[in-house]
Amino acid sequence: MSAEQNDPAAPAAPSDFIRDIVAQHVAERRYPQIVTRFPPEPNGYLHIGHAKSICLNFGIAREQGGVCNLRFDDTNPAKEEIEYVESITTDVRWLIAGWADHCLGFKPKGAHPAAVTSNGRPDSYLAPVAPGPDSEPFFASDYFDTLHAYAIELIKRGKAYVCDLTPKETEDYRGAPDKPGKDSPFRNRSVAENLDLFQRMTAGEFPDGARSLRSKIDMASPNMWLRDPLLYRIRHIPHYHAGDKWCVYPLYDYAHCLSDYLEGVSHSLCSLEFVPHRALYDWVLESLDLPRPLPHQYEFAKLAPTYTLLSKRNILRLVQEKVVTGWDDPRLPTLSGLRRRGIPASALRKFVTSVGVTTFNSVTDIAVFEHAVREELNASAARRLAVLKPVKLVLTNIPAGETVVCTATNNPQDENPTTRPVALTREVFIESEDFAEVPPPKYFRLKPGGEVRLKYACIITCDELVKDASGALVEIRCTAQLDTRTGQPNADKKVKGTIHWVSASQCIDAEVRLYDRLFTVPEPGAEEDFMKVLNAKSLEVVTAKLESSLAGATVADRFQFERLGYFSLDPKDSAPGKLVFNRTITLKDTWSKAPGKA
RNA sequence: UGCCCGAUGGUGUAAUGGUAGCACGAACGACUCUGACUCGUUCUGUCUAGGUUCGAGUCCUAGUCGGGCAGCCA
Repeated sequence: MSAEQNDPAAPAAPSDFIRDIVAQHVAERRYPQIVTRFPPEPNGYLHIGHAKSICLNFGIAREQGGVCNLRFDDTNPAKEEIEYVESITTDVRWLIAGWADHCLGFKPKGAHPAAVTSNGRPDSYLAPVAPGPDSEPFFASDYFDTLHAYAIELIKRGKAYVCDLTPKETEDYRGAPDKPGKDSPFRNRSVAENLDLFQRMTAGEFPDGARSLRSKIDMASPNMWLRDPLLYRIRHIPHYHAGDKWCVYPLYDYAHCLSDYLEGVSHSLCSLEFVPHRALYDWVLESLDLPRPLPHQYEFAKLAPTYTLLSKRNILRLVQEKVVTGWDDPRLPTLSGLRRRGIPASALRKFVTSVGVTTFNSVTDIAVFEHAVREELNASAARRLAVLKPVKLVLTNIPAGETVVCTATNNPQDENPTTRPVALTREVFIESEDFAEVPPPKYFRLKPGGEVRLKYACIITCDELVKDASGALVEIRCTAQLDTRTGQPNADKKVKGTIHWVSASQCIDAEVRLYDRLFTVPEPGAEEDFMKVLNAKSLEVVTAKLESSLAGATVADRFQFERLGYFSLDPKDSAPGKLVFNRTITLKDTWSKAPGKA
């Protein structure tokens, strides 16, 4: 039992098949410590799918008093860039902040594991440390020396050989899923020759693709990944992190399991497409005869929310073709986009945890995500009055220049809600949607001759409409029933509708960006071309009228604009004196879906 | 025509041989100075066929359907 489970105030720890396995291993004391890892390749931005993996790995570390290493799986110098390690580190730290920071495994800056000992743990077996000025994330590329030494050990054991087949020939020799492959003609080279050739590969004697280091397993295996998969390839390009020391680079299947081992990882969690690789993961570790306990790989299904596209390739296309403004566009499911949009990390965590961990490829209704966001924000966001699409309303019985001070509640969900003053004046703005000259059935809002309450102020009666020459509405003239204000004799008078408003003379302007889903179909990825199902109205920009207290808003603030939704300042485009708000999400709206509504 | 994995309401997930439950969603209703929140009611499910068993969502067999595997990507 973890401390968390003993704390009645903590939410019940989720359980799933992986956590069950981990719990069993903890009970058996199979590992000295539970160590997981989150191993992105720094070749793109993190998205909500990664959030599931992050929360699973850090969640387990957290529940078991272990650690989760952030490790960059950077074994392919052609694709990786420093820019991505920075964004990924930022995103991870944001997502786990206040929840699992204490589990984040970094390593001492510059630390590398020592060269292999043939049957023992490396001398500097890496123990994670807390993030700080003298620490940094883990990098698979820091293990290149060690990995290279292990490769030599594999050659000595007769389990790896240098192959001269071209990439095309290698493919042909591999056979097909239903056809066995053929042994490479270079498969039976002597250990001495393999050692010599591998040394010369490493020294840069051969061009890219001329030779490779291959495992010697079984070219007839029904598992394609066991048909002598490559361990090393030649690439004469520098590495963003390892520099220009190398021209041979290890492949994922070889590097990953050993990186896990070197870091003392106990449970290596990945997605379902790696199931066929598991046998290879084990083969490498066992072929080296490394001391137990060895890390093991477990696979789970990726997250696939409706109305969103998750693959890096597809998101890249949206960025390149300028459908969105960048990787951090608030409409994108990237962590940087979601953060910019105002989604709280806690809501994201709640969502990715609530979908569970299974081996079934499921599709998750985006409504589950939206529900998690609303639930979080409903509890924490300060309420404010804002009018997105204003129409002028004149309260004819309030003299110009007079201010009626009203009291508004900041958050009715608080145990002891605080209040703030808001100014009611002769001229106010109301939402154009809140007035209908010809109302649909069951319309509770303002209509000619009707009554409605101005939230926190008073009930008003609609007396008269003023239109311009073209017939367009210019202003609505009403009478304020001032004795229906809070504290006044008729405060308890009931009307069916309550609408939001702001004083026309005491409000501020702001740009407000209204986001909607990017696609019009639930599974854009299943479409022949997702560009054809783009939602043309995924972004609408309006100049809104806000209550003046919003002038002091900061990027960290989360607001509910009453009856509209949750909003926060755009961290990128807002500046002092220039407010730009993003709509994080609308309020749930059962009215707009009402049948019979015009 | 090979191998591996999977299948529980519209969606996601739980039940570890013993009452199919929870959440999202939807519908209706109550409440309401947010058509929000909250509360109440309702809705829909074990892929098929055999077998084992007192008893099967769970175990076995076969089938159906879906996913994955032939990068010198991760």
